[in-house]
Amino acid sequence: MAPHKDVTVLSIGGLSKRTGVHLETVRYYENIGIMPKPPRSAAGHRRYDREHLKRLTFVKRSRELGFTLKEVRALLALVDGGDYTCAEVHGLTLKHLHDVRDKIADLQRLEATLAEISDKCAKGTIPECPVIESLFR
Amino acid sequence: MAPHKDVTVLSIGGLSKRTGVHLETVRYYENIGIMPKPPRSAAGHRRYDREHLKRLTFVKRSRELGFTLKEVRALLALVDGGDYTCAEVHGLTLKHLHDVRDKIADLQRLEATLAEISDKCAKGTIPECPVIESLFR
DNA sequence: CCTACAGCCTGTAGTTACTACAGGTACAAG
DNA sequence: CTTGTACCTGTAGTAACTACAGGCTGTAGG
Repeated sequence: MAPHKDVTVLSIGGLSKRTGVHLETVRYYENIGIMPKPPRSAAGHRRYDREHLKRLTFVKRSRELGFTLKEVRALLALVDGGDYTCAEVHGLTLKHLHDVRDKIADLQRLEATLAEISDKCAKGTIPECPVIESLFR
Repeated sequence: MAPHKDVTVLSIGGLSKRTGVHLETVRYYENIGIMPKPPRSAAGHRRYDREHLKRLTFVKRSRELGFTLKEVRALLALVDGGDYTCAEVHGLTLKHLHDVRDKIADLQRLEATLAEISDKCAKGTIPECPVIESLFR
């Protein structure tokens, strides 16, 4: 049989496509130490394997869930150490959940205020605008 | 009667205290053209008046309501022009309200996912953590 | 009048999490 | 062999500030 392309080896473009992470971002993650420096081809091109794919997927999913890179680092440290306890991970998640809930509450207060201000508006053409008035107070 | 301190003239520190805006931020707003360059004392210190106070209050309130500086600029342009219509202001407010509602919806989806993931956790000490598992997918 | 010390000045760098070049090399297909 | 795409490094830009560094000023106490 003829040798065929090794699907376990990915270029940065391939990795980017599979994870949906911009390739500039992949390099960025490497620079700041979130992704490891991968081996290079003779020409200096980055060569990724399944472990990289797994790790980047993890990072992406965490970011989508709103974890900051600092928090992602903490999660990765636990994973990398291999000695994490479920309780530790659960703690980080709960803290984050709490932050998200706080932010939602903030935004809902904002929403109420904006809706209220906006409702006062007669939608007319007079320059005496209740919205502007509210902003000056 | 003896002359007394003119309360309508404020130092940058006074303006900062009255508005609750950091004085570095006041200077920043001046640099980027959101606040005008105020007159200076003989020694080169900034001298603010009631108009400045009013404007900075407007900016602060707008920022608190989550308007971006770009949006604040647009609002200020309308105010400065003096020829704004209530409809224009109303439009900007509604657009912003819409953005806020979108963000709330996003965060609520996030909240649900995080709560779900977090609930799966047995809070034990086993390394096989359902949270981590979820993040790898 | 002198000395602290708070307050002000400018200008630059750091923060977060990327994104977007500029300027150049490498590789694969037609 | 040429053309086009993918890759390389390194730097600058984005939002909205915040935090210095290094130096002058204004004022209140002694």
